[in-house]
Amino acid sequence: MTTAIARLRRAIIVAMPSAMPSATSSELTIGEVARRAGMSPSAIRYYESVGLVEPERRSGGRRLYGEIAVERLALISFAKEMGFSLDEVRQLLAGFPEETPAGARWTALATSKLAELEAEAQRIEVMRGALQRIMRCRCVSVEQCAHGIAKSHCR
Amino acid sequence: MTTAIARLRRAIIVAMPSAMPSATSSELTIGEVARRAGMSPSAIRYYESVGLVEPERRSGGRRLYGEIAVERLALISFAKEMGFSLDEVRQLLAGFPEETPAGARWTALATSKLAELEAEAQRIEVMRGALQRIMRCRCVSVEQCAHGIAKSHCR
DNA sequence: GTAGGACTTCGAGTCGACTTGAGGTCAATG
DNA sequence: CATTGACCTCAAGTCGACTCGAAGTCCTAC
Repeated sequence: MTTAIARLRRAIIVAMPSAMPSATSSELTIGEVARRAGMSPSAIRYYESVGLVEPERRSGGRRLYGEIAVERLALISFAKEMGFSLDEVRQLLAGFPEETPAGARWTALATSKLAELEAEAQRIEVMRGALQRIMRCRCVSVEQCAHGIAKSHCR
Repeated sequence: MTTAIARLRRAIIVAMPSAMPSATSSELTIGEVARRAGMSPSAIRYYESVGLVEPERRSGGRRLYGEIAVERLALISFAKEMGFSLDEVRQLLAGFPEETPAGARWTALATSKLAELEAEAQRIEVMRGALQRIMRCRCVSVEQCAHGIAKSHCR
């Protein structure tokens, strides 16, 4: 994940005492960040309210973000695509000892998520089977069918 | 679905002018019906409020049900197990011309439900793949990982 | 200096399928 | 006749992830 050079660059940025507030490359408004991350400003404010992101600083009440916020939001939507809840994303971000590598965090969360998906997939298979069976129902009325279901699950 | 004899028996019951209110086999309280159908009384009241079931009659305010209600409730939970919403169950029960046979009703609803399940199953496969890939992440920090994801979806 | 647009906060609304709670009623039993 | 337990109605709460609306603030451009 990320080249050695990118990692180095990142380490430098992280190491910066987050100083030089106005000079730090680009400062983005919430609207701009939202556009880049492909979500709405209100969603970002919501994520902030549940402790997932924070603006770097504020100016006249307005939130101002750096690139890091955009990346974190990308992480959040990526995690959501994989089926993680915001609670689980918070786990990922802040639920481990500081030094825990990302891979270990992902593994911990993904393992139980994979189990959930497996269960869900099985449930889908069961539903599929039941749907295909019920389509061959020969009852003349739903009441009759209900009777059959009550007695023997309609076969 | 249901033997010819059962069908006949059913036809006779259905044909009964729903008279003889107290003599009609068993009259069940909501608690009794709930127990038999494996759901809570409040759920049954809720189903009534959305037009899915009705008591045969009332006595001193109390709802009294017949066997048919138990069967209808069994139908409802069966449909729910197959992934149908209460709205779809209502479709099944009342969204077709009276004479539409049960099989045709099920087929109409199940067809689109199967498509939904197919889509859901595919989504699960995608998620599974992504989860397995992210578990092999080598980033030392989540910030680094976020950077990778933002740039290239972390590989 | 004023219009417009993007931002701010806060509370409430949304969806589905119920559950929970308050306050009251009914029937059977001791 | 009092208690108990099951029932009644109606409104509100639950869960998650937001969105929406109102009322107000801030910056930029003309």
